Amino acid sequence: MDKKKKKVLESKGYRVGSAENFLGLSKEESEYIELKLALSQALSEQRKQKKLTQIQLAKMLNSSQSRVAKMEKGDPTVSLDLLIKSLLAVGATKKNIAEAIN
Amino acid sequence: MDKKKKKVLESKGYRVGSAENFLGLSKEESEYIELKLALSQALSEQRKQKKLTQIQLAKMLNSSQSRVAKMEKGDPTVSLDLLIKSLLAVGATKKNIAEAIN
DNA sequence: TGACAATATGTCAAACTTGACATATTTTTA
DNA sequence: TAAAAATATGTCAAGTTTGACATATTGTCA
Repeated sequence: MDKKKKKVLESKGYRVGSAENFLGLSKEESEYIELKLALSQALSEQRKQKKLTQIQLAKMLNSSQSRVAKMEKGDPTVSLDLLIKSLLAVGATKKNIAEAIN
Repeated sequence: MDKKKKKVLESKGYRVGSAENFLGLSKEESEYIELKLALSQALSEQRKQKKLTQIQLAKMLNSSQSRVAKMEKGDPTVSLDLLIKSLLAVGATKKNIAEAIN
C-alpha cells in the first residue's frame, strides 16, 4: 500500500494490517475507518447544533472534555460503542445514525 | 422499571442503570440494545446466507466459535466494534449495516 | 434411538478502552 | 493585540473486551 498513507494512519495510532491492496487499506479497514469518522462527524454536528461546548457534552455523558475531543476526532482509542452511546445520549435517533453511516 | 424485565436483562449480563422510566429501559439504553441485537441478527443472517458454520466464520475473522456464538446472541461482552468489523469482513456493505440498524 | 455436527455458555489472561488529569494549541472576544 | 474560552494531545490506572479453551446443550439424520 501507499507508504505515506500508511504512515499517516499509523501516526494517528491506527494499526494497519498487512493484507491490504496496493491502493490503500483493505476494503474492510477503510470501510471501518470511514464509518467511524462518519459517526465522529455526526457527533460533532449534533453537539454544535445543540450549542454545547465539549465540556457541557462531557458532563451529559459522564465523560471528560478530552474524551469528547477524541470522539470528535475519530481517535483510535475511541470505540464505536462509545460513539453510538454518545450519539443516542445527545438525542440522535437510530435513523440519524443509519443516515450518518451511509 | 419492570422488575422482571430488568432481571432478565441483568441475568444476561447487562448492567441496567437507574435513571430509566417506569415502562422499561431509558430510551438510550433500549435503543442501544436494539441496535446491537439488530446487528447480531444481521451477522447471523449473513453467515447463513453464505452457508458458513460458526467455526468457518470464526476462522475468517481470526476469532473463535464461541465468540461468534456470542456475537450472534448479542452477548453483553460483545462490542459494536466487533460486530461491525465482522459484518464488514463477511461482505456486508455500509448500506447493509445502515439498513440493519433502522 | 444414538452418534455426530453445530451452537451455546462459563472462565480467564492478555489486549484494548475508559475517564481523568495535565498541558498544549487554537479560536473567540473585548 | 492579549486574555479567556474552547478544543486538542499525551499519559495512566481501572475497567472492559478479546480469543481461546473446556464443556454443555441443541439439532440432524441414518
